[in-house]
Formats: sequence, C-alpha cells, structure tokens
Amino acid sequence: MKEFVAKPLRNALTGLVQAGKIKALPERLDFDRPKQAEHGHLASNVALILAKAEGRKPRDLAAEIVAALPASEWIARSEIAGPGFINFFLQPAAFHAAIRNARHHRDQFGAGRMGGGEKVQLEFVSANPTGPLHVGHGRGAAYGASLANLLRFTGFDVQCEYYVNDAGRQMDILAASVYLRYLEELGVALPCAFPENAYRGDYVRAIAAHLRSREGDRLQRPAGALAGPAGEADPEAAMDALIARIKTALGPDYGILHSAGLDEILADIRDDLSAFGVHYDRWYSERSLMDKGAVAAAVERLKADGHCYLQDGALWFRATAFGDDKDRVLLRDNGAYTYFASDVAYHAEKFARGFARVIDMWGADHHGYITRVRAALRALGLDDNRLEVLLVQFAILYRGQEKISMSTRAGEFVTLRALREEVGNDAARFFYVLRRADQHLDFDLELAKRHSEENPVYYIQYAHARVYSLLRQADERSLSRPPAEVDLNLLQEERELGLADLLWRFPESVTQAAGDREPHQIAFYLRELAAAFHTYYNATRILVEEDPLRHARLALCTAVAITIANGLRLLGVSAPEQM
RNA sequence: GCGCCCGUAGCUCAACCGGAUAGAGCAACGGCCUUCUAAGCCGUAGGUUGCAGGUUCGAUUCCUGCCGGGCGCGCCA
Repeated sequence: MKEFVAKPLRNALTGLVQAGKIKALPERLDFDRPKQAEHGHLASNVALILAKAEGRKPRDLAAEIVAALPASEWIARSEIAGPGFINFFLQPAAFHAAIRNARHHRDQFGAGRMGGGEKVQLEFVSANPTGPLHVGHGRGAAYGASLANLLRFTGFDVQCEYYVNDAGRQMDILAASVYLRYLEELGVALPCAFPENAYRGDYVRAIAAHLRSREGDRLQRPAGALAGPAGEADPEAAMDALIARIKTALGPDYGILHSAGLDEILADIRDDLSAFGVHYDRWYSERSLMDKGAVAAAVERLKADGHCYLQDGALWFRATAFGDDKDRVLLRDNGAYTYFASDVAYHAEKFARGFARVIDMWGADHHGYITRVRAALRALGLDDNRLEVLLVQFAILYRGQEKISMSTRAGEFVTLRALREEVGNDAARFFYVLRRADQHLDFDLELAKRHSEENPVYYIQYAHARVYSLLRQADERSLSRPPAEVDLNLLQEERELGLADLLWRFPESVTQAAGDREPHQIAFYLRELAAAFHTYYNATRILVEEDPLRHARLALCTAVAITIANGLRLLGVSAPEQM
C-alpha cells in the first residue's frame, strides 16, 4: 500500500530536484502509520528530513512537495500538519485492493522478494546430544523455525542446520554414564559410586537397558579393569580417569557404547523437533568435521598465516590481533582440539559451502563467544559481516512461585516433549515467539497449563474459525458465497476499511519481522488483526440477504482468514476451520 | 573490576533503523447472549518510559554519568 503513495511522492521529489528547487533526494522514503486518524492513513516526514540539508523551513518545503504531487487514483487528499509532516488520506479503493490482493494470492499473500534468492544458512538449537531437549531448547527451536519460515517467505533461500556436538568430552561422559547404568542392569557391582557429575537422568537407564538387550553382557569387563585409585579429590579429574579406564577396558567396543547413547538421544531429538514442526535440511556432525581433517586444516591455516603461537604446551590463536580481549587456545596441551577450534572449522566450512549469509542462534550465555569467532573468521580472510549471531535468552521455568533449576546432568528439567504434551504444540509455539528472543522468558508451568484453555493463540485461531463458520452458515442457508469478482465498493464503513488496511500491514509486518529477525512481530500483528476482526464481526452482520453486500463482506472475511492462516503458518501454529 | 544485554501501566511485554496525545494482553471494575460460535464484544481505570544531564524542530529510541538486574570474562562445551 505504501507504494500507492511512495510513487507519486518520488515523482514529486524528482521533479523538484530537476527544477532545481531542492538539491537532492532523501536517502530513502519511509512512511509512518499515524496513530491519530486525523493524521491520515500514511504520513511522510520527508520535509522534516530534508529541511536541514536544504536550509529551508520544513512546512514551506512540505507545501512545495504537496503542490508537486501528481494526481493519483489512490490518494484522496494530502495535508501538511504539525512541524511539517505530509499526511496522506487514501481512497477506499486503496484498502479494497488489499482484499483483492489477499484473495488472489491466497497462501502467498504477504510473501516478499526482499531476499532475492540469497542463500542463507540458519543454525539453531544445536543442543548437545546428551539428553532430551528441555524447555529452553524449545524456545530456540520455535524461534529458529519461525525465522526460517519468515526468511523463506521473503525470498531467501534458507537452509536450516543442526550442529551435532557428537565429539568431545561431554559425549564421553554420557558414554560413561550409560556404561555404569548398563553394569547396574547386569546386576554387577559398580567400580565406583555413580558420580555426581555424570548424567543421572532416567533416560540414561533406558539407553542402558536397550544396550543390554542388544548386546547382552558382552560389554562387561572385570571389576579390576575398571576400578581406579580411590580418593581422587577433583570430580572432573575422576570422571576423566573413569572415561579413560572404560575406553581402555572396552577397546574397540567403546564405539558401541559411545553411539548407543548418541544414536538414541539424537533420534529422540529429531523426533521431538519434527513433532514440534521444526524441520532441518541438514544435521551436521562435529565428528565428521574432525574425521575429514577440517579442524586440523583450519588450525593449520591459521598457523601458516602467522596467527598462532605456542605457549605452555598449547597452541594459541592470536585473537587479540582481531579485536578480542584475549588470545584463545586451539590445541590443548593434551593434544585435543578445543571446542573453539572445531567451531572455527565449522564456520569456515559454512562459508565454503557458498552461503551469502550465515545466521547462528546461540544461547545468550554464549555472547562472549561472538568476538572470538568473528576474529577467527577475519583471520581466515572471511568477511565476518556475513555472520549474524542471534542470542536467545533461556526460558526461566517456574512452577507457580517456585523457580525450577535445570541441570541436564542431574536430570532435573522439564522436557520439551512434556511441555508439548501439557500445553499442546500450537500454544507452545505461539508462547515461545510472543516476546523478543533476547529477553528473558518467564515460563510458569502452572500458568501455561491454566492458559491452555484461554490462551491467546486460541483468540487468533478462533477468528480464523469464525470465518469458516460464516461460510458454513451461508451454505446451510443456501446463501451464495462470493464469486471471484465482487463489488468491494460496497465496503465503505470505517471498520471495514480499517480492517482492510490491517491486511495491508501483513506484508509490511512480514518484511519488517524478517529484516529484524523478530518473529514476535508476527504474533503481535496477528493478535491485532484478530481483535479487529472480532470487533467487526460483533458490530456488523455479515450474512445479509442482499447478495452483493454479503459477497463483499464475505470477501473481506475470507481475506482476513487467509491472512491469519498465513501468519500462523509462519509461526508453526495451525489454523483450524472449526473450534 | 572489564565487556555485552536490559530497566516502559499492578504483572508480562510492544512501540515500525529520532516523529505528532507511549500502546496491547493479563489482572481490576461496569455493561452486552431468544438473530452469523460469548474461546467473543463494548466501556472505565491504570505512566515523570530507573535517575541526572547532553545532542535538536522533536528522544522510550542516539551520547555521557549514576542506580538497579541478567549474562559472560577456562587449555569446559
């Protein structure tokens, strides 16, 4: 809709420039949607912006611009107001066009071309496969999936990826945890007490039980091979020692143990996300990165380019040369690469795959990590402006007043699956994106449960269902539905035009939300649209006897339904035709 | 201590890369169902945008300082 005004305004400004009345065009034209009806449907502050550079009074400039505006079938009138705003009042036809547009484009209404087919990679969740996803991950999942939908809808070529941290110490700890539970399954005495810092969740027992049913007691080893020296004070060191003993004792069979936990948990995560409507194009294994030597290669390259040095037996990356506040270890003195090293390799790999833009979604506690990754990218000669890092705050979980501490190892957490079963996918998806991702989210389970029947998501879905109810009613009473072409000029009421105007705001909101990477804007928009529809519905009889008026009103209603359905689809929420 | 994020109605949050009289939802209060779904609508009330300065036609938005909160500052991931 903004084009209806932007075009004549650009013409006017160009004309003034050619006539030498103003020096230059503004960098960009944007319009406000005034809150006050007296300020018109769209307002431009172009005269205020230009006034300074032109050395003119804003109101004088505005008058000149208005005088230069060509006639337009969409614009009813334009006024100069306040300090120098130009307020545009549009013809009803400008709003009717939204209805026509929505009905014509159907599920593509609101789609844009901003992305221009640009290849974007979006990585999100990427939780360590050491246990089921919890409600914190759910937020990242809902946010990432919605953002992916938004970017695709605005013309980006999006690939969603999950980075599987299947290498490293955490996986070994999981393997050790599974092994101890496995021994318990066999009824064998443990070589040590089950460690506090092992994974203690029940799912570990389940994995161990499955392992036993597959392998029997084949993985059992003599107690003497597993028991270590008692009295190790540091629990982390004790854990490392335990892992080492298990690896030695099991030899080649360690791989079976390792993948027993990984495979089962990863399958669970995939299944969970899929059921949540979150789909990935690729699951990228950290181990595969290691195995093909990509990590070593990335480190070698940093070394070759002189960005590294040896100190205390470790290999350091000179991150301070690229804006970080300290240097970072790539290769530890024990010969193992750091998480950072594989992440450098992973990001280099992403760009090598040809993505114009790479978007990472990380937990907000990783924000200190951004600088060093950017530093490494620059050191590798890559443009770190192509990397975008979005931070997602963890959801703080409450049960009533009581804050629930979440620890994966202790097995004390509410899983995403449990949440979905409790409040439903629709409510969960909607709740998660109802606020900005970089804000803390207080998730009260009691409240979520209580809201399950009076949830804001139902408010929006109900508006959608009401439209279909109208259509069903029309059929029952043998009142014809609107044909493809209806006389929208019959819609002249303020509410009807206002509702149609709101439809125009859908494509605008989509563009804005995608550009800002803020899906919550869609949720807010939908609530507003639903409210306007409910108001209209209550105030106006839709199913009137006269065919032309009924057709026009039903056309408006179906346009609303199309818009709601499209918006909900972007958020991964269903749009039921009946409730 | 240093760095990043945040302080907006009783609560949870918006506010369109500086715009006109700062908006919703929930909670509170008062109304609306023999006519298309009351999972709804209408109305009332609620604010010195943490504080103090600065930039300018104009600041919740940008800058500085202070107060308060969160996170980070490992050869962990």
